Formats: sequence, structure tokens, C-alpha cells
Amino acid sequence: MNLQQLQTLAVVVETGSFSAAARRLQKAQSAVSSAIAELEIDLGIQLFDRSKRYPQLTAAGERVLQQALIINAQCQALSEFAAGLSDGEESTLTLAVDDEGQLPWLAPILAEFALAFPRLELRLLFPLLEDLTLLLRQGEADLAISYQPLSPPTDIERWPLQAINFVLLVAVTHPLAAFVEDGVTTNQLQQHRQLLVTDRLQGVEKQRGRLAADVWWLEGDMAVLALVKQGLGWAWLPEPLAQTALAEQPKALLPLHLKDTAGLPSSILPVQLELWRQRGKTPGPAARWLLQRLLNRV
Amino acid sequence: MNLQQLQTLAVVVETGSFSAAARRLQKAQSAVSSAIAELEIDLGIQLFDRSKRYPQLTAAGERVLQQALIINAQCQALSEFAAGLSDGEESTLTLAVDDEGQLPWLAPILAEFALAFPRLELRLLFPLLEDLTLLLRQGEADLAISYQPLSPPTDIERWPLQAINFVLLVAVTHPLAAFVEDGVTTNQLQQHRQLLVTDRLQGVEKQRGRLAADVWWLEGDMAVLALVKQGLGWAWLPEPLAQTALAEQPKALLPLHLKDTAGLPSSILPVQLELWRQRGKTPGPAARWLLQRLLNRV
DNA sequence: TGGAACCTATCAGGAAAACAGATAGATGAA
DNA sequence: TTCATCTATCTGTTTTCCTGATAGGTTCCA
Repeated sequence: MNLQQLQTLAVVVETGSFSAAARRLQKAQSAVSSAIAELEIDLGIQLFDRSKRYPQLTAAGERVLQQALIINAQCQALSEFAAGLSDGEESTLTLAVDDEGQLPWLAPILAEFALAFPRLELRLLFPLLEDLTLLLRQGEADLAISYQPLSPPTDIERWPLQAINFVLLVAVTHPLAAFVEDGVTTNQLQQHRQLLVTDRLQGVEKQRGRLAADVWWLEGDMAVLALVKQGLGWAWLPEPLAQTALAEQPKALLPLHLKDTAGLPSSILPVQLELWRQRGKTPGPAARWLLQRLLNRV
Repeated sequence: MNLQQLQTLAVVVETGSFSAAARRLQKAQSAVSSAIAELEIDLGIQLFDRSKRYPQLTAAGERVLQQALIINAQCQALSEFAAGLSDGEESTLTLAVDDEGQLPWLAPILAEFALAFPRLELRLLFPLLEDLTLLLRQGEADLAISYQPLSPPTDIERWPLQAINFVLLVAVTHPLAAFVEDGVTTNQLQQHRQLLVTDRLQGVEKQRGRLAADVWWLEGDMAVLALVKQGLGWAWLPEPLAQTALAEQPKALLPLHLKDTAGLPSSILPVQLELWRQRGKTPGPAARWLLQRLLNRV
């Protein structure tokens, strides 16, 4: 069996005759004839009924044709994919996102991306506890989406994406829930356990957003949300995530508003979401596309 | 590009070196080397890193390999399928079933069938209004499942499958629903509209099961069931279908039992389900398998 | 450090294939 | 019937593919 035989089969069916296929393929008629004959011998099946003037596919030939078309298409896909690769297209692109809560607005963009680069493998990481800069420096990730760092690294290029508001959440069973109407003071918040996201590094970033004396550290916003639901403390959560949680379980969670801003860490103000890339690393077409698409997002 | 090149690529990766691949393929090492080299030229990509002792797949090569494995597998599937065809296996099998209500017990058998004949195309027809014998005679269907006919055709081979009971169903809103406790008489039934399945032929079969004077004819059991639910009449429905309907909407439908059998058409007694095949037509392996499996069903 | 054992690339020559061109027979329309 | 068009098959040529040999690189070990 042979790729050219399968392709010849497809062209013969398309054009309706061996001669026409030969013209289309710029070959002699005898070449087409013997190619089909050999394919029939190899498969052990008669593909065409030649009793009439024009060859006619047999029932078995019909089924073989279907398979052949699929194989031809995949071979062509391989060729095109290879052509893309030889033009410098990436075969894999890794995007590291700080937080699964970004997925709702990110997913539609990734859907577009999949259409633009159908054969490319996308790796989407949510390295909750790892350093994104490390991932970029080690080449583990090509692009990253992260909150604005307190101490910006110099070897990372950064572009602003959007500002994320944080919402104060407690469970209805929590003592602070009584103040849902009037609002709470920072002083009151400080007297209850705060739930915070931790990272693996014991740096300054870890204390970001800390207000209370009593703190539990958790791995990721989802874990924080789960413990807030249990009434184990209060937390600031990204607005998109909080919206989703409030919509899903409207009776379990309450948003609180603050009456004052005394002693409030500045990092709880709207925090800038950023797009990161390692400086000096030349991106492929796919990385450039995604970068442009993320920055031009309406 | 070439099928052998793709296969060679797969073997090289599997064995770990060009030389080992050559031994496995019973070819000279130079043949493998040039095959890979030509594939690289054709695709415009370097597939292997040859700086070390053993060639190592590049990132691009990894992706090409994935595609190549898929293509190889499909070519092998085509070969096996063709081998089956040349051994006389059918490429398509059509099973015509009188009634969609048979699907619950039929589906698991068809699942087994799909495993036994993975490449075969199954056509499953529910020709509600057509004559099954005609489908068999015209070669439109290879096998058929039908109720026992009142006048058996001589050119159709028939095997008994199972007896189907019929259940009397009405909606809770129907006047007859009042007799759900005590049961109804045939006389009472005759005074209300009966819903019956019609077929396209205006033969004796059409009147099968008729009891009432006032009758509506509908296309198929599902349509009958829908109108019964609306309270538009009563109907005898196959027990499996009735069970499903009662389980899905326990409050909308009621089963009735008959107090007498005066004037009851004999065809409402358990009706034999049968398997049909046109006499004299030699079946392929798949048809024989399905026939045996249906008859040996526990 | 140098040799043994393994690997790969490349070359020339021969086997196998695929090809073009010509010919004969078959089909369908005028 | 004639004619245009199709397919199968044959022959010789071109192209491809393979083998075997050779040269050079890598790894390991004495």
C-alpha cells in the first residue's frame, strides 16, 4: 500500500475516470491504471467495477475511499504542520496563570487561539504556589499572567492587562455577617481570622493583603473560598471569583463593605493584572499572536 | 513524504537508534538513515538531534511522531479492514426494527456487535410505516426484527425471539382513569377513542388490535404514547415501552387491567417478536454473528 | 590517552519500482 | 456503423530504493 495510491484513488473518484485523473495528476493514463490495479491487489479487494465505460466504485471501494480520504487529509495536515514548524512556529506554547479565577475571561480568547493555531499544543498552568518568574526564566512557560508584583523583576517584560477588584466575603454563619447592612471597620476585621493565599516563597509577597493578626494560609483562591464558606474566617477574593461564588450559592456567602480604610494595605486596592514574558527571548508567531490578542482585548 | 518513512520514524523512536531500527526492519542501516534524512528534507524539519551517540527526538520531531503514529495506525486499520472485506465480511449491515421500543434490550447487543466488527457500518432502521418484508426483498435490509405477522410470507425465514406483553395505558385525566382500581371491561374500552399504530399498507395488519369503534391512527408507538399522555384516548402499548414511560412520568399515566376478555382480538395476547431474513440470501460473517447472538440471547 | 564498540552519514552500484508511450480491446453516442 | 473516449497491457526508460562499504563521531573502559 502506498500514499500515492490512496491519493490517486481519491482523484479517480473525484474526476470520474482514470484518464481524467491522469490529466489532473499530470501523469500518463497507464500510471493511474496500474496504481489502482496494484492497490486492489495489495488490499485484496476490487475497488472499481470496470464493466461500464466509466469505472464505478464498488461497495467495498466506497468504504476504502472513506478511509483513504481520512489518511490523505491527515498526511496533508502533517505537511502543513511541518511547514508551519519550519517557518518557526512553536509546536507547544505554555501559558502560566496565577489564578484559576482568570479562566472565565481567558477561555474565549484561548478558543480563538485554538482556531488560529489548530495543531499547536497549549499548556495552561496554574502554578499556585510557584514563582512565575522562575517558570519564565527556566523556559517552563512562554507567557504568564500574574498580579502586579511588589518588587518588579528586571528581566521580565510586563504589560498591564486589567485591574482586578477584591471583594470582602464571609459566610452567613460568621459573626461579621451581622454587619452586612452597615458595613464593617478595619478594626473589626482585624479581630477575626483572615484567610490568605500563600506562595511557596517566604518573601514579602506572602504578606500581601494581610490585615488581621490571626491568619490562615491556604493554597489558592479556591481553597480560601471553600474555608470561607465553612465560616472559618473572612477573605478578600478577586471580584470575578466572588461573583461566581455568590451566584452559585447566594444563601451561603455574603459580601461586606468597609466603612473606613484605616491601616488598609494598599495592595487591596484594585490590583493590576499583568502579562509577563522573559526579556530577550524571541517569541514565535503563536506567542506573538496571543500577546497581541491579550493586550488588544476590549 | 512516504508511508514507509513514517513507519521507519516510528520504529527508530521505538528502538532508540537507526541501526536498531534497521535490524528490526530487516534492512541496511543506510536505508534507515536516508529514509529519515529524506523525511526531514520533505518536511523541512530536523526530527532528530544527532550530536549524541543515540539520536534524540527534537521537540518538533515529537509532534511529527504523534501525527505519524496516527497515520500509521489508520493505514494498518485500512489494511485489516480490507483483509476482512476480501474474506467476505460485509462492509455494511442493515437491521430494520419494527419499533423503537425494542431499543433498550437491543442496544447492549449492538454494543457487543460493534466490538466484534469495529469497522463495519451498521444501519439501524425503524421503518415505522413501511413493509419490512419489502425492505428484505429489495436488499435494503439484511435482517429485520418484527412482530409475528398475521399472514406469514413464504420467502422470509423467521426465528422466534421473545413474547411481548401489551399494557393498557391511559392518562390520569382520562375518564377511564377512574377504573384504575377495579379494572375496566372491553365494553367500556369500546366506548372511548382508541389510539393505534398504522402502517403504510392498507392490509389486514392495519386493523390488528382494534377494539373500539372510534380510532385514531398514528405513526409509531412514540406518537401513540404522546397522545395518550394528552388524554386523547387509550392504547395498548408494548410492555417495555410502557414501563419506561411509567417510570419517567409516574403521575401522568396509569396502567389499567381488563376484567373480561369478551371480543378481545387475539393479537393483544402476548405477541411473538421475530427475527427475519430473506430466504436464500447468503449472509456474511457479521450477519451470521448478529443472528446467532440474537437467538442465543439469555 | 588510546582503543573497542557502538553509532551515523555518505558514496557507488545494482535491484525494484514507477513512469511514459504505444497498442489493442471495450463502451457509448451519433 | 463510425467515432470519440475509455481501460488494460506491453516495452523500454527513468527514477527510486536498497545494499554494502567506508569514513567519521560518541561513549566507555583499560
